[in-house]
Amino acid sequence: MRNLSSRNSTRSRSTPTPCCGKVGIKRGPWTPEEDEILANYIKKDGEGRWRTLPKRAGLLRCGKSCRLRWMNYLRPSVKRGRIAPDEEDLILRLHRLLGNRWSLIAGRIPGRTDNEIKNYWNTHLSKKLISQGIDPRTHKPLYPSPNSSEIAKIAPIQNSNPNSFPLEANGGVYRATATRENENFTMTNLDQFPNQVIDDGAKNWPNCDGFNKGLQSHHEQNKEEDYVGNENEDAFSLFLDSLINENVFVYQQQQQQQFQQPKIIGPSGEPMISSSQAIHHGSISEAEVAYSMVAFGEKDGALNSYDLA
DNA sequence: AATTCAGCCAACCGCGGGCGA
DNA sequence: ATCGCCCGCGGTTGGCTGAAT
Repeated sequence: MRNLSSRNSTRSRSTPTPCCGKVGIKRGPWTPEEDEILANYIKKDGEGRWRTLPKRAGLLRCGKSCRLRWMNYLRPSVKRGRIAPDEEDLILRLHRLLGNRWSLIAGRIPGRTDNEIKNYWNTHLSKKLISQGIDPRTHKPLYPSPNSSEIAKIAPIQNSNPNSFPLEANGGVYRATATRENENFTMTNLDQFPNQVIDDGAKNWPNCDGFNKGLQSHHEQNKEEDYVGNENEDAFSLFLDSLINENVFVYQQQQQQQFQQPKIIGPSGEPMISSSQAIHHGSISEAEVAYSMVAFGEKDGALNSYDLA
């Protein structure tokens, strides 16, 4: 890995920004000396309070720049070197599930940063998929056969789980039909999210922030070595692992006992289950759970009342 | 040897959410 | 309820490097 810190060029942008445009704030590649100062300071005082860190550490950098340098380069846990084939496979699977949620994807690949994965995707994987005739955004064929697009408008998406309910074709747009009756809301009423395609890449999903934040929480907590996961985080972690491994069966087995004996009763007396349990039951597919989590900011393991009919 | 070009990737940027005052 | 600060995210930029011409 070449050391870009040794670059002696500097960037110049015409429009200063609030944090990095101040006079006297250094920009561009980091020097080994700056790296040492930053690393030593964080070793001593820990991460966080990025805004004031440069002043405290004696660096002529903005807080953002310090954070980025630490997160992407200086952190001891950052793994350098080429992306291994198994890591590449993992990135592909996670991207198929999560879309351009680089921080989420990075959270599942030890030692890799979101920036590194993003760069690797843009420079390698997207091109690789395109060369294979696959749309890197949707993971679907770039040039489907003439008939297939018409069929797709009519036929529901085929879920991996044969018991899963079909997604509705509504004007060519597939919509999940999971219900959350305990919140007087059904996902079929998606007027607030028009023209959303279920598996059209998470990038285009509406109201993604809840999803981001919920999963971000998982991501952040996983960084802590002494983190003791709660049930929701464990369930979501297992859920993702099962998708990653394309072995939902293992995950389902782990959930089976809990599902067979629902212990939580909702406000209307209905049994409440987690999204993953709904997957197991067959009343909802993985894609639908992902959509549900996006639409409601739900982490898997949160208890909901899915339509078990 | 000089130049051009494409690949790579660290760093920058704008934006939005969380949170406390 | 509102505002401002801080942080983290995804998208983008642009300079270095090495291969090709």
